[in-house]
Amino acid sequence: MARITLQTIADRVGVSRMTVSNAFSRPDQLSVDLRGKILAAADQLGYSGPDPAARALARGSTGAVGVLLTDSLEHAFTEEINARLLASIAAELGPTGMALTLLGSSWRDDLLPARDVPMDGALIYSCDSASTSVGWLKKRKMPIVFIDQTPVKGYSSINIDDRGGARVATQHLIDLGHRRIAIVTTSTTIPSGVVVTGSAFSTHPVAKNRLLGWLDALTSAAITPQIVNAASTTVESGFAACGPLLDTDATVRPTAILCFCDTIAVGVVHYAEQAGIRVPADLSIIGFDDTALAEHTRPPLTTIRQDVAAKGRAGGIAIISAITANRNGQPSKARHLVLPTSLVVRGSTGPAVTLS
Amino acid sequence: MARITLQTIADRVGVSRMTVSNAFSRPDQLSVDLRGKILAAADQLGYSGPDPAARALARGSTGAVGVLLTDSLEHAFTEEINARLLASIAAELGPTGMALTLLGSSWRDDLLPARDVPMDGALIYSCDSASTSVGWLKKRKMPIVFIDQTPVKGYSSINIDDRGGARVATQHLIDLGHRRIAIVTTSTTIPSGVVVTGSAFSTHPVAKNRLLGWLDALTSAAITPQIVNAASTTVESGFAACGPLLDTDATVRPTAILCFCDTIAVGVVHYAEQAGIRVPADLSIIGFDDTALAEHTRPPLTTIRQDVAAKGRAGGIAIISAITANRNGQPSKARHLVLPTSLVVRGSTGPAVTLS
DNA sequence: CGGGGCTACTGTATCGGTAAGGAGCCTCTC
DNA sequence: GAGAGGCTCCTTACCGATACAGTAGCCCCG
Repeated sequence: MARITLQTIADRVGVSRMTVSNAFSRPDQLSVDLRGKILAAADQLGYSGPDPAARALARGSTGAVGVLLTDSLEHAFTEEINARLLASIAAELGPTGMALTLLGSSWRDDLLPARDVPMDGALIYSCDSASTSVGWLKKRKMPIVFIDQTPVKGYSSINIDDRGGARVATQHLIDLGHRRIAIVTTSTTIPSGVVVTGSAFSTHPVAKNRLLGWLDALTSAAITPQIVNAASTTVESGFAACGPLLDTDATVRPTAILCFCDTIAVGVVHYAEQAGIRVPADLSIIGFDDTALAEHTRPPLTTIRQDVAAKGRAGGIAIISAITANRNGQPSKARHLVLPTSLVVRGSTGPAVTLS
Repeated sequence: MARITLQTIADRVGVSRMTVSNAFSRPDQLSVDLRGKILAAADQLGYSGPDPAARALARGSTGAVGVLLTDSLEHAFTEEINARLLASIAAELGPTGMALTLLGSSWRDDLLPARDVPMDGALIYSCDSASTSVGWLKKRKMPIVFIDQTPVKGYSSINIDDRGGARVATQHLIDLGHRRIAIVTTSTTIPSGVVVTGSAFSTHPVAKNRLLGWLDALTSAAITPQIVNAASTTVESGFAACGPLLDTDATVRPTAILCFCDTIAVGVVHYAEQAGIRVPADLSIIGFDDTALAEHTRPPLTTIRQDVAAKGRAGGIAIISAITANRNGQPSKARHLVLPTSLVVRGSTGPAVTLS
């Protein structure tokens, strides 16, 4: 049985194919009677509705919005921050009836989602701006919104005030009297676990800006931090990374540690715990992001809050408006949004008690 | 500036359009030299690669797999069970380079994802089988795999042994000496909060099978349960729903409660706590699913474990093989998989102590 | 009775590619 | 030196729809 197309139905009813198309897509273009007859015939023939691929080609829109993610797709669901972001993007997209397509960066059988999957626009979230996928997406000249990435001219972007937040976190520690302050961050430029005194910049804007923020406040206070690199943003790598910092004499050991994110901070808390270092009496620890974890850790984590939901919402709104504008011919103007961050003081930070 | 297509490049280089197409899609079909020239010209003209929509139409495949979800997309991320399932589906899809498209059921501006978004196949997860979206998906004659749904002839399906698990949970309580056993489930057929003595079937297979399983064991033991309905599967609705059961005299009150899922169970635990009912001394509570929550609740929840990751993996494998088969012409044979469940005894259940 | 303005439908030209088979030419083999 | 066979590249024929610009018939009006 050959495939059923508009033409099949047109022949059956004895009208032109265009009229059948209109019956489905623009009901106001034909009489109710005829439309009824056409729909009935279609139904009877088992027609599955206008073919989405063909329609996408002819109309130039597919009804799907892509989200490009760093690495493997599963992290979209397993990491709280990502999940929360995507949830609020999804919530924003919901009412428009658009689907959300998760784009990985895998590459197999010459199938690269960012290049090969049809979509109307894309959000690029926390990706390497120099990656192949980002390159293709830009080449495709589709509406794009960057989230947590260095803003690119001509495209809207949503960021949070990472630098300011990091500054405030650091100032909090300084105000508590801390002078020996260390940093556990994550980056690609220095090997995991190495203690560096001085700065080490990551290519990733979030890591870079947080580091800049920490250093802003530290250098103002004439403090030179020790910096170690965690292999990833997991509790385990936080645990593993801070060893070199904490396995030292109490007279030298940092009295406070700034962490790239809450998960790493929790790892540091665990490490301190098993090393017999009391938090916050002996060691203050401060996280970043304010995930659910922060609140439930013992002691609850002092951290920098970012409004992930707002970020997602803003991203959703931005991409929708960009797509709409694009559809109507005119280029939407790029807007660069930076959302505020704020200090949340809980139980993991306290006054510095320096042994003399 | 007009859009750049294969033809633009073909004219520029002085070859046929087909040759340009081959340069991109089938490199073995032309000489290396010519291919180099074509690619260079394409690059110079700013060609963005073969248009995905056009390619999808011509080739009949898009590189995206859809997942149809019950209600709003955001629950895909916010509910742990869903997130875990999708994560493992995503992990399975990752290596194939296919994108994962989340399909909502929203309907706006005549845009219905299940009908209008191009994709190569779809997973249908925990949806109402009678819904419009499921209908369209089936009509489209694409490969489909059902997860947590009543198996449909001709399509592969993945389920867990809900009924068996529920039976085991119930037997556990009976073995502990409980006789006054109640159920907090969720369903669409009875109003929220009403206590029913007898059975009330939901249309949703999961809810239906769990209920059947509970009743299997209860009726064998000649126990008639009280059943209440929670409005949704949240802690709050679990809390709200069990009131009518627990605000009764200790001589009549159930000594054990079977819950539809862990979140509801946690709500019941909370309610008991604030009502001064000790768990498990006065009341045994048993959940379902074994989410992270179960382990961290105080007391930790006895529950029925299901292997969500395995479910996702199986779903991923099934849809990939169905798509591959479909692409190669032959219909894949439908397989129906039922994954086992198992009892995890923790601290929320204990021996029945009936006041006499 | 001629023409403006509707409504209802049709014809033609794309949309941007891919598949499959064919033709020209060069090399190899006996 | 002629046929076989392999490279390359081209021709033809879709894939399944939509956009836009008609055209025909009808009603209404002066």
